[in-house]
Amino acid sequence: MLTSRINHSIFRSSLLSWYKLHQRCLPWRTTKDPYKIWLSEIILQQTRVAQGLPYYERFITQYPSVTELANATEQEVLRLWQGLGYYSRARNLHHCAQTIVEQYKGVFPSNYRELLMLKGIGPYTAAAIAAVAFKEVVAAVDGNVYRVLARIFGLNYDIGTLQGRRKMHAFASLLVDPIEPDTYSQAIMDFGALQCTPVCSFCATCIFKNYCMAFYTNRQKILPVKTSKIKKRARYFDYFILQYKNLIYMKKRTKNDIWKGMYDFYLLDNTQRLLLEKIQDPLLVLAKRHHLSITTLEKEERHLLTHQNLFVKFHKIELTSTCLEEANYFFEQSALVAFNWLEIENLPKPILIQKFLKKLNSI
DNA sequence: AATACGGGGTC
DNA sequence: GACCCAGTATT
Repeated sequence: MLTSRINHSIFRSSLLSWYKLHQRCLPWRTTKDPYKIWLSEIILQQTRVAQGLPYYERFITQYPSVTELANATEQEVLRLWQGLGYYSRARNLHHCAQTIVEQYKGVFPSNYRELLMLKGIGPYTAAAIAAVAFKEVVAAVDGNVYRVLARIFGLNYDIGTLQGRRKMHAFASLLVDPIEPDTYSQAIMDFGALQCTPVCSFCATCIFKNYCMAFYTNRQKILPVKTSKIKKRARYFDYFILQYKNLIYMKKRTKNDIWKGMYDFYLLDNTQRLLLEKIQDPLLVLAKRHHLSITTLEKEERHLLTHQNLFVKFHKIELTSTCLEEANYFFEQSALVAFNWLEIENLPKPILIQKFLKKLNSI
């Protein structure tokens, strides 16, 4: 591997100088409160700053300290997280807050090793909190860092593999500034976010232009190396909006599937698009017996996730009072619960459902 | 060692 | 359409 000969201390000092001029002003940067730093790190996992920022503000307003967060219900936390995705982060955030309050008397552990043991805190986040809040000399290695190091130092380790990430991490650890690990970790991430961006457009103005191996060999586009292919599966959803007067039946998703902990409607989930007439289902039997009409709303809609393409149809069924008397067993079996509009607004819902309800309400 | 987990932005 | 984003937990 052809690697850069820029030495470590020059890299550090150049990076820190760059940071002093170009750093982003972010609300979790003006504090050493581990709660705020932790919250920001969880929110920003696989999430852009621009998307996470308003959520951070809302969380800090709603839950100024870990105590308030721990005292909230999981449902409230999920509702505030709604729209941000990867909802296990919110569930783990809440769980972790309760651990901090119950087992650590509300005081965050102050080192990498202990932070790593907490729910939702992995190697990156533990290092980030330890470095930023407690000045521990550890490398917080995220997607930005992989990219910056791979390019400047010409590292072609495959970050799609565990081995490659390990090599990268070992390299990153050697670079951490022993005096200012806090500033350093933020500097290298800002550098990745602002200067050494995925689609590298700013090489012309880069302070490392004369040292960067990727620039020297014109490999900005292929570094970092990442050989991972995600498999996508298709799912065909038929959602049924069961309505009785001003009530709508919804259910909490409890399985280890997408949107765990969030609410949606009665769902038929198939691997291909089936006609409703061909589907055997208790709800459809019930509807037929009571001559309830099923109104299919609009066209099939697609909702794209990282590992799944969802093809979704919404159907509406207006329930009658006679039907309702017979349907109790069905509702129980399906864990369906009736909510009014105000209650629904306060339920955590996948963005697909939230958008649909907004349309339904405006009709 | 792979795979699943969201939603939005960008080219 | 493909890739990426201050990754982690699970299998």
